[in-house]
Amino acid sequence: MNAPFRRGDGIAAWKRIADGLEGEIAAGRFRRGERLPTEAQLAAQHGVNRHTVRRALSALAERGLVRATQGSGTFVEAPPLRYPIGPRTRFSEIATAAGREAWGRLLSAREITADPALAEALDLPPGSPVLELDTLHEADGVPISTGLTRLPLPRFAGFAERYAETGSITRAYASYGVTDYLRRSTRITARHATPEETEALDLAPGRVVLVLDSVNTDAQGHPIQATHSRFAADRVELSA
Amino acid sequence: MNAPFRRGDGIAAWKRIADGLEGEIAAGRFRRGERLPTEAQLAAQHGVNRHTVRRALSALAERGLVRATQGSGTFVEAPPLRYPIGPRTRFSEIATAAGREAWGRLLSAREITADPALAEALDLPPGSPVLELDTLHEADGVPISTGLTRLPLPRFAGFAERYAETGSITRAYASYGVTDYLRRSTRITARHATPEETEALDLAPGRVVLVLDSVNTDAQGHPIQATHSRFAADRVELSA
DNA sequence: CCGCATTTGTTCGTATGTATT
DNA sequence: TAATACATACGAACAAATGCG
Repeated sequence: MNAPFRRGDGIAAWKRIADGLEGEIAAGRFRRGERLPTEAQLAAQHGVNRHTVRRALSALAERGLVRATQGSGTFVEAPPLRYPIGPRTRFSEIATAAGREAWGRLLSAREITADPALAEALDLPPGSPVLELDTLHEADGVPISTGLTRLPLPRFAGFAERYAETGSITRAYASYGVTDYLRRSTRITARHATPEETEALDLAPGRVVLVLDSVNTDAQGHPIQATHSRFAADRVELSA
Repeated sequence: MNAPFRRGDGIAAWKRIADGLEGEIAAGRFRRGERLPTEAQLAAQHGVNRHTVRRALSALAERGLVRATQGSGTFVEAPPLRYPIGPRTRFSEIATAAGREAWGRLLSAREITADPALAEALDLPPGSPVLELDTLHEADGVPISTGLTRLPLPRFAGFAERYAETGSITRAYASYGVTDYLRRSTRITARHATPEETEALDLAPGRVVLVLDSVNTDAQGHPIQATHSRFAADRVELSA
């Protein structure tokens, strides 16, 4: 089928195989969720060793195009490009983006114990109980960001329920008497999306997320939340 | 030195080696730019095959912690450098505060005519002459960002020469009587590096850049520059 | 400038572990 | 339980880039 591999011809065999598979996926030859031929089959087809096929598949897996499942097979992950490139959603305030606005959907909530870094951020003793909320934020039906919001627990017990009721972090805080809050710090980084983030934000494979870590305090300067927000970088534009 | 590897003991050998190396890097056992032991040496140290070491190193390289160069070795990449941004921050001040040597290097300069977007940003009529500077910023010899700085031209004629002389945008502005400037706007996005940026910033292929577009004004509120900065995302951490 | 040793990159072959079907 | 399919690991060989004498 393919020209036999010859060693040292400029382009690595695994790279050619990876490019070929990517092209076939892009061309619709394999659809989302479909199982690729087994490593052994691909190796035979291309006349290479199974290791070479694995190198190619791992390159695709790294970018989120496929996912290998032990014992089962290697499956196409690439979702259709549901969200065409458009104007980016603009956030006028980083603090807004970091979680003090009234938008967002609560995915799950759990009680955890603060690791040293989180404890320091929230001015708590290490090991203190903390409420952790998973949230998803959308604009016009398009996922924009996922948030991990952590609140000191004795103080904000039941926050998840009030958030779910009011649908607003601001109103939920108000029910605890917190009517104003200040940003203590914001750190901004960027990196590739993890598989979980790719899933949650419905991203195309290999995309970039903007990461905001911020700590907000009440008017008295006591930390009331530490948030870890990840934005789909090609859908947003932060304004400082 | 290390406990001998035993197959099938729960955690893959390559993962343990990767975690160990990551810990050593984090602990400062290896410094930025330092060469790691060769693959053969690491294999011998851990009592594993060279492939197993390569698997570990590739996991670290994927995350930008190390970079392998054929024929040369595997080197530790720069740890994140905090880079605060705020209403009045300049590169040299920040880097000085961080205890790092800062300097911008002028790569090239040219005169262009402002497109509508740029003209609006600088409060100029479209088609106005604008001076465009390509700059590279480093800390401790490591490229941190590349900048595209555009200045309104009748006002700042000869800026490139003064910048080259002083090595500082701040001092160059001072020579035009601009001793203070304010940030009018900052937009933050992130994406994959272009080949040009990969080259300029000496990045490994496929890395991410943080993009800052900002407009600065003088004390009277007149725009004095519109900059388009691209930071190596895994070498910086912006603080707002 | 050449040649050589060093070091990483690619590929094959083989064996075995482990999860899924 | 057995067959299938991916995961991990070892060993060998050669290719390609770097750096030094």
